[in-house]
Amino acid sequence: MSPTQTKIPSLGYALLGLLQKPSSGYDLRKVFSSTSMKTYSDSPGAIYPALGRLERSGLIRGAIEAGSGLRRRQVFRLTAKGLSELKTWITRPVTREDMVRSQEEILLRFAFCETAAGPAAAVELLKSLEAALQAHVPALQEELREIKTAMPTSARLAFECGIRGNRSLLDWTHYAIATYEREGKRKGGTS
Amino acid sequence: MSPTQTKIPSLGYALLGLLQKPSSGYDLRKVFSSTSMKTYSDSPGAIYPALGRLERSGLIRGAIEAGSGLRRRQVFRLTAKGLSELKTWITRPVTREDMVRSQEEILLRFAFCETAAGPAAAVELLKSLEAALQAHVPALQEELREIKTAMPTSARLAFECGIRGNRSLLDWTHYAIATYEREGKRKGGTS
DNA sequence: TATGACATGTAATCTGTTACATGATTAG
DNA sequence: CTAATCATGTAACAGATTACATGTCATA
Repeated sequence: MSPTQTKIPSLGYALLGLLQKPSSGYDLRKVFSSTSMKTYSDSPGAIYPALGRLERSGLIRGAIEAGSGLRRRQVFRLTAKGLSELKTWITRPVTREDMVRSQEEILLRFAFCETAAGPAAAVELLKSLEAALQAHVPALQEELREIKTAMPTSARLAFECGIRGNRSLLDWTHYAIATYEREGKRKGGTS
Repeated sequence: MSPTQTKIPSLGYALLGLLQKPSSGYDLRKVFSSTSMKTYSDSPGAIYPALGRLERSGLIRGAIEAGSGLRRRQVFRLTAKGLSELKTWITRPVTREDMVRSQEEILLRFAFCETAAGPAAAVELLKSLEAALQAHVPALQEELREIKTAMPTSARLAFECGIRGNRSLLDWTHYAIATYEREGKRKGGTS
């Protein structure tokens, strides 16, 4: 029924998020190659086809810039549909599946959240992540207790590293929520 | 010259590491689906072809088990070449590239390190990781200072989360190195 | 003997990687 | 004028995902 194509891969969402600020393919490549978002490939063979798919799905629209110079530079913008798709992706609750297989992606969703869905949604997302972690960390500790015997030291330490990472993430959610609360107070209290 | 095929993807190395203990494809799938190694797919369409490639490259060898039952269960084992390839992958120094695009993989290398290359190599790898982090963390902080203005709160917080994660990883390297030192003392001191 | 877990595989499709190709603009 | 950078793309290939297909073994 809805002509929305099957499924958007992680790179597609990363592009949608970045396209909240209109950009060319080349701009996006530079973001991936120069900033910390290096998990994504900056190769043209990945980005241009991905942009083409998003455009065919009606999530973005490209316009050739006929500005000062005559270069064929194409700037893409989110469509209403694209923004809606982005919001849906960002604001869906954090599952434990998400935790295990794509922590990166959760952070990306959060990074984009404020401009795409507002500060309230950002706090919402943080609380969802906090809840997922509060279930996940003890489960990991339990798993460690069960299998630690007959495991080489390095494997056990690697597992512990994962637990520490998740605990550190949990601490961060508290810090982040507190930051938003301070911000809200500053805005709400002094006006 | 050497008929070693082009390049082994991450899944291939994960399989090599697990095959330090001889296992069937089904066993390996269960590891991916039941334990914390869920980053890798447990689908047969990924694992069986990957095992086939490794076998064709001479890194593993499968033998159909003709044990008690008559089931066609094929158990794979590392060959000498496979073990050597695994060791090379594990013990190569940690670069900042590794840090940015595949922290997961570094931990996996470490987890396999002790059985594949011994405790000394494990400490070596930890120190290499420690050095990489000691360069990486300040660089991230610098990057944050440069771009924090004109960044929405959620994006800044997400970036800070990355920094915290790396700091937590650095703390862990110290803990892990200390653990090995204690272990070494216990072995070396009382005999 | 029928059900479910064990065990292995294949085919279609999609995505990403690598490498190449093209052309415009700017700096020396 | 030549090299480097900007900017966009394509083609060949490798790998993963999804869904399907097959057959064995144990047990209720």
